[in-house]
Amino acid sequence: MSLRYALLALLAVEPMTGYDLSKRFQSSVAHVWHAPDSQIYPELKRMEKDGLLQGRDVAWGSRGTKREYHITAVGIEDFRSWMNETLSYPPERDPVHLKAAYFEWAEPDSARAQLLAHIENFTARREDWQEKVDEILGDNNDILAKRLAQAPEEDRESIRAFKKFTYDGLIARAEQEIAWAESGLVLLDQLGR
Amino acid sequence: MSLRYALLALLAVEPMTGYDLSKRFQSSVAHVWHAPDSQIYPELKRMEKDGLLQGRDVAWGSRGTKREYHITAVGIEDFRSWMNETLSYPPERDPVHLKAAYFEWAEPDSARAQLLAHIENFTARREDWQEKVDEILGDNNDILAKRLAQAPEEDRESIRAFKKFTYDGLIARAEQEIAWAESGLVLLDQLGR
DNA sequence: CGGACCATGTAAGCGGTTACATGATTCT
DNA sequence: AGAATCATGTAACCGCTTACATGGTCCG
Repeated sequence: MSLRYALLALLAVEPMTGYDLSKRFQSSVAHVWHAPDSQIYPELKRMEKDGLLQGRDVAWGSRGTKREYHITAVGIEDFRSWMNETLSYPPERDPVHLKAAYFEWAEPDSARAQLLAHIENFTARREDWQEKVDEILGDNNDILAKRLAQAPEEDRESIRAFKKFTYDGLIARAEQEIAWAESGLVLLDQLGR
Repeated sequence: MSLRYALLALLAVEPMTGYDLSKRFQSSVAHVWHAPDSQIYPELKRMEKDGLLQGRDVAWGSRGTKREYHITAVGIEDFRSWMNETLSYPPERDPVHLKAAYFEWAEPDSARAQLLAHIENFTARREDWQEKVDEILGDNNDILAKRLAQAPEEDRESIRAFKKFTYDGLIARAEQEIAWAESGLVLLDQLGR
């Protein structure tokens, strides 16, 4: 269900077509919630059917049309109420740690390669998230700018602060994962593997 | 697919019935990979069909029977080869951070409650994982003891070390999440919300 | 005219969740 | 006799993945 709310968060700022939304999505919310086109388009249709959005066909070139989605009052209310709900935490399911617990079954070189892949993955993400933080601080994020422009003055600081808070958390998590994998590499050496 | 390998990890130690497995599962692997009974039983059947396991009916009481699963050579090989593969990392999808990025939409009290729930969740998990570490260090884990008894002397240190490494990583992650949520509570105060 | 990009999906399949269902055994 | 626990599932559903499909527009 989170996809729905990720989309509402964007459409709360301005109306967009599925394509626009999909592009914006990739460069913003996707850093915390990934979704491919093939999931976005059908979800928009469902959201319209559920009354959260109102779609309207817009001319595109001479013969083409595209559908522009506007958030409705019901959509705003739904989003707000989701934002006030407390999420339930799903049970643990972590393939990386599952494997790590049985590393004695792996070839030492393979275990090393897996830890390096872990480091690589979180290094890339950390950079990604760091870029988002830089965008927030440096004011070069398009959607955020629009959102800030619309918001009452007294909310602007909070809006920025929450985004930074979010990405800082992800960065800290990435750093923790990197440190963990590095300690794993040290451990492999210590064990003479 | 991880469920399959989580089950193989247990069945590599000793043959078990679905019920035994399910109980053991809850008290061991489930701390890194949760699975309910309704998923375990059908998966065992599929694994037998795929030749990873061999099942055999065992008498239980006067009229009942239960099915005991033994890992096959194919099963061992499959597990080993999974252990040597490098996992692909799925794209980010984190509902908690998604919500945090839009916290200005939530009631301050609700945002606080959500951060507290985050802290509560990871506090409980940390305790859980700490217990596992204590079991490993204190030698009061049944399956681990069996696994150690079977393993050649020179592997025993590694087996313990990898398990500790795994749970230490999860504990560190939990602590990071708690610290993050606490900084969120401070932020809410600072913003006067 | 061709290539990049705009625009929007469908279909099959998979792993996991939730709720439900049934009956035997063992213990007190 | 009744409760706890042993034993094993099925069915419906849901969100997501992967692969495939189609056609229009804009620019050089």
